[in-house]
Amino acid sequence: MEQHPNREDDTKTRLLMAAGEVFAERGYRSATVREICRRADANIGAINYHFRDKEGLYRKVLEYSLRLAIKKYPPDMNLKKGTGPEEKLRAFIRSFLLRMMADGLPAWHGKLMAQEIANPTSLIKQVIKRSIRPLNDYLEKTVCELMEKEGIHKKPGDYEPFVCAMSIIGQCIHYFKGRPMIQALCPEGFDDSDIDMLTDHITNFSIGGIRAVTGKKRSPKIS
Amino acid sequence: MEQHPNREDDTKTRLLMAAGEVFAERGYRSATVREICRRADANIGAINYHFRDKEGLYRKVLEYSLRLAIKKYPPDMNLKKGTGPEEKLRAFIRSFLLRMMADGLPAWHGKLMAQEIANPTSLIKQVIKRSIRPLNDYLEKTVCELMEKEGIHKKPGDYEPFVCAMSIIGQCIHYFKGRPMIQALCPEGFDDSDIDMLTDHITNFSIGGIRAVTGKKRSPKIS
Amino acid sequence: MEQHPNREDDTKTRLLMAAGEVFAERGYRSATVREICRRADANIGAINYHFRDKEGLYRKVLEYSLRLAIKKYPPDMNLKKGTGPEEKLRAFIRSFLLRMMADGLPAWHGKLMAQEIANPTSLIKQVIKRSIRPLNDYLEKTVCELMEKEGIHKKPGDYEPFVCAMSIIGQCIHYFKGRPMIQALCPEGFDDSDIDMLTDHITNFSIGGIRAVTGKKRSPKIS
Amino acid sequence: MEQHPNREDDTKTRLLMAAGEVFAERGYRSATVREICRRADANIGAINYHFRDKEGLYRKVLEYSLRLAIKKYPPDMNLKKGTGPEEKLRAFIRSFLLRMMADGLPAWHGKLMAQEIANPTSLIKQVIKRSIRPLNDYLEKTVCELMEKEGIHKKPGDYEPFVCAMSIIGQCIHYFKGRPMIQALCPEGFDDSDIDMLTDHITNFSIGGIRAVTGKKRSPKIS
DNA sequence: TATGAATGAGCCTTCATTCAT
DNA sequence: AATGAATGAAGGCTCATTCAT
Repeated sequence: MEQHPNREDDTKTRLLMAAGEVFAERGYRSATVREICRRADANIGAINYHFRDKEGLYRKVLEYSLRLAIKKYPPDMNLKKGTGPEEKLRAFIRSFLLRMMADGLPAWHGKLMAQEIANPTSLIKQVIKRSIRPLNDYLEKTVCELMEKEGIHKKPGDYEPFVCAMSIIGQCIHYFKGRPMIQALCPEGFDDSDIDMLTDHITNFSIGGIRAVTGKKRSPKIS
Repeated sequence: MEQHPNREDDTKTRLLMAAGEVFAERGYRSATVREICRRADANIGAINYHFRDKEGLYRKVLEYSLRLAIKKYPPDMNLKKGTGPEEKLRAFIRSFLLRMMADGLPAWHGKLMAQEIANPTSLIKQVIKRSIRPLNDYLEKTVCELMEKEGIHKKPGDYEPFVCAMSIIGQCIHYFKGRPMIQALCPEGFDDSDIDMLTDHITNFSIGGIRAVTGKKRSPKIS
Repeated sequence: MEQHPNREDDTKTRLLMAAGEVFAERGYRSATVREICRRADANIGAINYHFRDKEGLYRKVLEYSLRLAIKKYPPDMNLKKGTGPEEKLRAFIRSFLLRMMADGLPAWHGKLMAQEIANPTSLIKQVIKRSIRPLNDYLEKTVCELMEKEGIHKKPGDYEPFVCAMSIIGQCIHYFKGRPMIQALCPEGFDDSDIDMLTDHITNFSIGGIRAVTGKKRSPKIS
Repeated sequence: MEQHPNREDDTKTRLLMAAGEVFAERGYRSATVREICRRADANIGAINYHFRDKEGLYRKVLEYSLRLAIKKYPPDMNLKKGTGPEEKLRAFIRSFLLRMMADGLPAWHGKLMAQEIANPTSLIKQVIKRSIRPLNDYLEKTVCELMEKEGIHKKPGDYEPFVCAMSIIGQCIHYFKGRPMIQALCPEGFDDSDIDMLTDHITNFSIGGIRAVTGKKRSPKIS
């Protein structure tokens, strides 16, 4: 297997990579197998041979993506034990943004997720189960830790941590999916490739948001 | 009713309404002219006759939508002068969510915007100019007013108000576009049709976020 | 509707006729929509427009065929009341052969049935219900009348009339489906277009067969 | 078993057997080389290697089938000399039905013939020459012997024995090819796997038919 | 003004075949 | 001798668009 590294599975791998690109750019429906084959410099029949059909190819792309993305951008960014929840949140957001915006190779992991979220296919359930739910669980846990510091006891699955997690994820996704809009609104002053600034902003904004939500709950009489 | 009612306008209007529905549900690409004609109970050739082609129809739908949406859901929800920025923000968020989630007729204004943001067409620039930028400007202004209360002077177009506005809009859109994902993650406990709860959450979260961002900027050490 | 007879439904009718021909020659699977469109001098998209898809076209062809065939070649060949069962059998066989072998227009009624019997599609049940079963019922009834004359009381559905009917139908179909074989076996001496001779033979052979089967049943001791 | 068994022949033979099965089940056109290779557990390229192409494989399958079938199901079923024509006919019919319906291995000889008869390929002539004509000649001879007993002198190739043979073969084939139709017409009461009952029926029916045809010719009035 | 039949490019898929190894 | 990846023609189907009436 390993004897001829970039030779034996060449076409299959090229198809996988090209498909990842195209699916990430256009979504499952709008992507065409012809475009994928063109980019992979492969014959149109190769998809049938290696992956049975378009859906089989997409399935493999997702699997590959799910497996690699977690490895490359783990939600905790390989933080050491004992790190505070603020840093964990920052690491999570940075990881989430990197997954979606990275332009390195393969760069389409997060874009695929975002496409699935915006226009779900029949594989959305698997994507949720294997990628989104674990991420969300981790995020909710971190949110709970932040709430804990405010003196509020919540556990993942409760209403407050859930909606806070959604608010955080919503911000991250918006900076990816809304890129054309954002750049049109602010053509000169905003460089969405500056992941660090974005990470800072979303982190600060969200920590403040969590505190506010918690505060409201904790002591409605004071305010 | 009479022998010759305003028949011409009738078909044209019916096409416009049906197209709005379908484009809002499926997006420009996935929408088919046949489906639109079927819902409008109109001839397939009518699109060519009245609107030249699919894009022409879409253009008119957007124009109609842009004109009406501002009237029906003004960003300030017709607040009286002198209302505080918190209430203005709440009204804006509520208005934004209603635009996207309303099921009344015509209910597709906000959905169309969301579709354009998620999958932009060549008309995105016009949409931004005529609908999104005014909304965004209003939102940034409100954010600035909130910052003002924290003792920070910012004006619309500055970095901080801009990213805060994006964070707010991102949350709102996510609750619409991510609906399938949200319901998969939390099948029983979350009812996204409860606009009021959602408005409360996003408002509180965002006010907290704005304050945090402001505080960080003002005096990262003292606070 | 009737104002412009061979104009309004021209393409649709031409498609129907061409499809009838091709389906009759090649069977459902082997027939191609492109060949049908070529013969009908119609565009490839016309099938989608008029009949939705290949199956829809086939369905209409079968319906048309079933409706017309019975009218043109009624099983009893419009015999007058009181005709003896021998003549009814002869008329039935002649009608069956004509349905399959007629070269006039439209000539493919019986060929379609034979194709369905040899290579059934998902519509076989409808074909059986609307065409084959009524024919078979009539044939069994006639067989019973012939048995009655031999002093044996049987009713349609009993084993003996059923297998006799199958033997009769089997002969008829064989002279159609086996035509290439028959002509190869007997290239000079057999003209399968001579329906009359064939009718005579199958009728006589089958009447003798029915008598033999009846006789066997009636008095096994004598023989 | 050994290190290098007759491996070459093995794959070739397995391909031959698998092809026989698939061609018998589906016919030449509908059979796919992939299905054949799958069943033979052979490489897709093996067909090209051993048989040049699909037609070459089919040719070899037919040859093999023709050679074996006569040996396994001789038309006279290995009757001893001097057996009467009735028993010879019964043996022939039983042999013919077994060839088509047998499920043992290799069970596809007769099915292949029936497929060729129903949907002839370019090899039909060879099939007729080497398999069908000998069978038909034997059958016609037997028919002549039966006619002889009625006092009529006919020889194979004459019109009457020929059409009688066709009537007999037509019945047999119909019970194979028409199986779906027959079972649809008589879902509970007919078990076409009961070769003995079927043999009895077709034999009796055909003997009666031959007598009738003979009688008609000899003296239509007296009988 | 309005219709709806007709068009043809383009999509996904299947299949027998080829060829370097 | 045998493999299996790669090819490309052909299949059915969808869709926006056109045009005679």
